[in-house]
Amino acid sequence: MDTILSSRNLSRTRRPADGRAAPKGQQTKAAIVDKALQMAAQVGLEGISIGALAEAMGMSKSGVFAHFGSRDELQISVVREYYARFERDVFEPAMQLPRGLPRLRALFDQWMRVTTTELDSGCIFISGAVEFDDRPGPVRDALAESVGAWMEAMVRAVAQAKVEGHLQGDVDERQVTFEIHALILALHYEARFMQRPGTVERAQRGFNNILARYGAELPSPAPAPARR
Amino acid sequence: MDTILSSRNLSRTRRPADGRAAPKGQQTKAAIVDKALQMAAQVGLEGISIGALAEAMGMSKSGVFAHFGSRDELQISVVREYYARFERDVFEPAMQLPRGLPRLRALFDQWMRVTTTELDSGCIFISGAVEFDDRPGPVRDALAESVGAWMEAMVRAVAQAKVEGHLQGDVDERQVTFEIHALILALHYEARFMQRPGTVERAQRGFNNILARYGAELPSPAPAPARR
DNA sequence: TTAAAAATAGAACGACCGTTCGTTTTATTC
DNA sequence: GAATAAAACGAACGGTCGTTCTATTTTTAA
Repeated sequence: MDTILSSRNLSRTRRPADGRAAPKGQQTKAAIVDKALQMAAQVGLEGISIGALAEAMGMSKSGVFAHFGSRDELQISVVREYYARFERDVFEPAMQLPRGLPRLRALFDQWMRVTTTELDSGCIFISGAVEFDDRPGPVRDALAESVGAWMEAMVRAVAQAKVEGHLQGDVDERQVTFEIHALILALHYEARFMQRPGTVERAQRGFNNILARYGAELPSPAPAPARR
Repeated sequence: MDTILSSRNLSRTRRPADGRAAPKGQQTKAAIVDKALQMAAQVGLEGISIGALAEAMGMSKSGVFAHFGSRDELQISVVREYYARFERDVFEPAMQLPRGLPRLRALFDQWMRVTTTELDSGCIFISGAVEFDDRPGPVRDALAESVGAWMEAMVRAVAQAKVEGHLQGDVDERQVTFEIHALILALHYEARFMQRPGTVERAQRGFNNILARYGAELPSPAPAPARR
């Protein structure tokens, strides 16, 4: 279980371990968010219910509730936690690699991995977008902010690949990001809903096709006029 | 109002107008499904509630309920109706055009139009996939069946474009369909959730890029399938 | 016009929802 | 260990959900 949704390092949320241990309240709060994230990955953000969450935690509804003050705040906590793990499991590892294509490819691979971890776990950036696309409010705002930040990171990675000479100099990095995002969404749709096997390979081929189209000229049979 | 979700020709569902008019029950049932479809387009299939639907119809909950016998059956009716309109508004018009690229492009354009009609109306094939990807049952089955049928139609259209010599002879039509579907999903995501303007053009350019990659290399005076 | 059939209304059900509140149990601090 | 603060409980609230039942109205067919 090394998915983005796996447990581990729960005791964060505040107090990064100065002298003493984290207060009890923040520990259990982190544990609640962790469990809520697991649930949300299966039934969506809107599918989370405080009652079910309390039962799963072995505590009372009001006990869970008190940590957040409202359901909105609980959902927002889940979104932020998901983003933090996304950053940790997708973004940061890729930053260890050299700029340009190696890093971009790693970002895509990790993103795919997070989106389809074998059986469980849907991506709440995807399910949340559908659940909240017609429902304004603080949860939607938190979601859009997280997604936006991640998309900007992708745009930067594509722009760097251009600077490194791995992509054609005149490509629109937002267009490339759009097409990469599209592949992730299709992967999520076909693997998770349609349950079609071999979808990861489909997405991988799609990524290669984007490179074949936008990449600086390669030894391959140039299908498109990669001029330069 | 010429969206796929517009009203019109309600009085279908049975009895295609032989001698006498459709029985009252089937008329109102069709009207209920129509209203439910409108609701589902905004709040999703799972967002439909019989109470709210009854109020919108100006009738009692039990009166609405009696037409379906269960909420599942109501949702299934909505899915089938959506598919019927999809067929009528996307598929059939495109069939009037010549096989190959013209037809394929029309399918894509109509599909885009249906997915993003200005303000309202999300695609329930997309929202439904997220809502039911982890929830087995008859509604999911109906949804998967409809989506599957539509996807097969797209695969056939791509295969025809190959036969017509508009696409390279060795392309995998399912791969091309996957990538086209991906663009639609990204369009839905960015236009509807992120509310980004100019997304239709993004998807259109993505489509052109697919053609640039998979299209048959054309004789010098290219009829320009992908001109920007 | 009348009798049978279909459609709708209305009230009630058990279940679950998020939330509030007063109490009691735990942690923390001196 | 006592005083204080934080955390968790348990019951209850008003609400909505899908569904069931019986009664009433409306449509249909003879």
